[in-house]
Amino acid sequence: MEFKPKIPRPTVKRLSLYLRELGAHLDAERSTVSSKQLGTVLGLTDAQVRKDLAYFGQFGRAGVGYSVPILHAHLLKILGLDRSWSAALVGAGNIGRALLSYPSFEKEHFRISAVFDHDPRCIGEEIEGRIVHSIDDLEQIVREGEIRLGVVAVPAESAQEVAERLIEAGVTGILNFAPRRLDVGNAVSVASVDFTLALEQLAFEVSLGLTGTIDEDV
Amino acid sequence: MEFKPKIPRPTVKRLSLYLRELGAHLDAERSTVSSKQLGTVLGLTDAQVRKDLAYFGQFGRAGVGYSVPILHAHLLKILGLDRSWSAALVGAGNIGRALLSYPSFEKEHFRISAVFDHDPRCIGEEIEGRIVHSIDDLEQIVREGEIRLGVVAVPAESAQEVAERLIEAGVTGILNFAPRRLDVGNAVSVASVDFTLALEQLAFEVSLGLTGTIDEDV
DNA sequence: TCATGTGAAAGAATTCACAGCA
DNA sequence: TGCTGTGAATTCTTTCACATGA
Repeated sequence: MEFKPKIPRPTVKRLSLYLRELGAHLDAERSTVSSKQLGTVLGLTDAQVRKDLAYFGQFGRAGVGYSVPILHAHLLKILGLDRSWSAALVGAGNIGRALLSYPSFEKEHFRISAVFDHDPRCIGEEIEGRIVHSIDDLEQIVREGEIRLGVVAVPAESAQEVAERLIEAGVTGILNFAPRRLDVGNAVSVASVDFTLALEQLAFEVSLGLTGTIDEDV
Repeated sequence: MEFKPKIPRPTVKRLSLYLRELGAHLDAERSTVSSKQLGTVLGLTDAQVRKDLAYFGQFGRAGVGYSVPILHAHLLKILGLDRSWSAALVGAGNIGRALLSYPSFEKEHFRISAVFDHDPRCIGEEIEGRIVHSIDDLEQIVREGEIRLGVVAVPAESAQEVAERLIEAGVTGILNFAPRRLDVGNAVSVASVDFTLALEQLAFEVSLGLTGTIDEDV
């Protein structure tokens, strides 16, 4: 059994940032990087970087820093990205289509392996190499494909129902683009992407005339 | 001069949620709502809701709750949504197009009033009623239109440069869809929407087998 | 000297719990 | 009784500062 020192939510979010930055260092063939360097480019303190990484082990060498390839590999492992994830996309509207052609998906170990929509006009259509299936076939295809992630890109009104069907079919993680909270059991994780929320944060800050960077609330 | 009791970042994010929920109550013509009710539907405690609202004044009535229309109007004001915001969209790719047809934008007091792209193939094209301008005209159009918000929907490589040009043209708030940090002066606010970050959070949670809801950290 | 890892301290945010009002 | 507003207590995060190692 593994030791699980419960990781702070903010730390997990930063791990993705570290991974991304490490990727750039890897491409540039730099061999080591310090917490100071990582912190500077990401807008964090060096102590923060060290503390975050230390939750998962001792990856660094005093006086030297962290080995870029080693830390990169560790982060991939920690984030569960040392495998490929299949996802089912529900909703072939504009957001769905944008996701299908979003370049970093494939690169980042995610693959949308099935697309569903409710509108007969787009069922059967081919988008970016995938056929759009009827939502009636959701349960069967998700279950047979053993798909574990679902992407909800439907209007707010149908989001909860779609989430329930995905979960029923075996999905344990949902990426939600609908502007509402999904009520799911506690065996399922939800990450939400909400444009309007982000815009409103911006409106608040700008009208206050205050400053700073807001981070998208995953 | 107004008293500014510096609002916690998480509180501001929840204000948008309250506003959205209040909107639903308004449509349903309910006259009052309690912190308990708001909390339940949004997955928060009642104390949290009260504390958040109390930063801005005393809107409720003991024993009764909050007046839906009054609280709704206050939240609009607080978030700076009692006016209409013009935004300049840079990048007419898939994400840009999805935004242009995203229904809640107009509804939520935001208007994309100019679209720019760098690719000659789509300059001059009309999308959802807006002509795509050459990015060469960015400064002039943004400045003349007195546009205060910018939406960066270009690849990561060009995001920083686009941000700088928007700021130079007078923008003070940027909604960033590129997967990288934008380095801006402290007179400018940035809110980021990062799909891959959200997906990675999900991968982490699902592979840990743990549970819970992640909020898109704006 | 440079940089990690980590206890201790400080700072934020949340939750508790209750006085007070309708 | 039902519900707000708010100090106090608690819990969660970040920052500090330093011992240790290369």
